[in-house]
Amino acid sequence: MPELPDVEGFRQYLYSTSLHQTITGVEARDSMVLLGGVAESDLRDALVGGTLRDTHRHGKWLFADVQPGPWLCLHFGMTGHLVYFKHLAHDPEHDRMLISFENGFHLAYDCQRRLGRISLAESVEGFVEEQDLGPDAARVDWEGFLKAVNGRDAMLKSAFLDQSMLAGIGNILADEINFQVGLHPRATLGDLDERLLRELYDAMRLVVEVTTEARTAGGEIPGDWLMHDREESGDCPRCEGTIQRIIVGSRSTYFCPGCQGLPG
DNA sequence: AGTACCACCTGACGGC
DNA sequence: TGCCGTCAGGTGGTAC
Repeated sequence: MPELPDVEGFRQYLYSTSLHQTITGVEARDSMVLLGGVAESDLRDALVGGTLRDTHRHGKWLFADVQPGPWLCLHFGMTGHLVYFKHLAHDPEHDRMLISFENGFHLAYDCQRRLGRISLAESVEGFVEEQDLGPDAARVDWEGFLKAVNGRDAMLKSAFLDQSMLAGIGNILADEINFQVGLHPRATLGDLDERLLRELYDAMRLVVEVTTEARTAGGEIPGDWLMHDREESGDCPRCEGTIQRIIVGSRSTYFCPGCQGLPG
């Protein structure tokens, strides 16, 4: 599930539930989700006795500042999420890591498909660099965007999914951005002049902003956005056309042939 | 550099 | 009912 807006939702959730409480226990129930040689004992050493002081998000990674200690780094794969609860009877089914607090509550990292990852880092900046993440899609400015796409010539769909170019965009948002800007998902960055790049940037910022608002603040997704009709043979919300499903960069891609053309 | 393909996982769904 | 292929908003490695 999680793209940038979902992870931002998890960040706010963690922020509002789990800060400033002494951690009394950590259990990693599944070593598969641990990244980069981190062991359960490392997590325990890093967290137990400390508190979570602050949160940060970069792309699809969520960070919690352990005081004293390193940053806890969480990636949610396709099915991860957080659950804060009191009674163990509410422990979610695919709990891969459980943090327990002095107040008797617990924070579970639940991840059905085990595609998420948990790690530790001395600094967010260092971790972002180590993971080769591009600038965060919700914060990057126009200059930063130009720099990120500079020298690249991938198909738009592939480019947006490349976290080393820009961090946070996933499959659904990539399709939505291309729909909003009216460009075919197989158009390449090299096809675009600066005017179209600017339109692409504006569409990207709009899509990230609106979907994040919808996810975290009860905002609404406009009715004429693709994500409502993102299915094969669906009706295009903006023209009389039919939504098509194709494979681009090995990923399912939905678009409207009527609204989205190749430039030039 | 970019792309295709495979792999890592679990579970839901449709067809036979 | 069971089996099988396909699909799902994640990423990483490898070969061309």
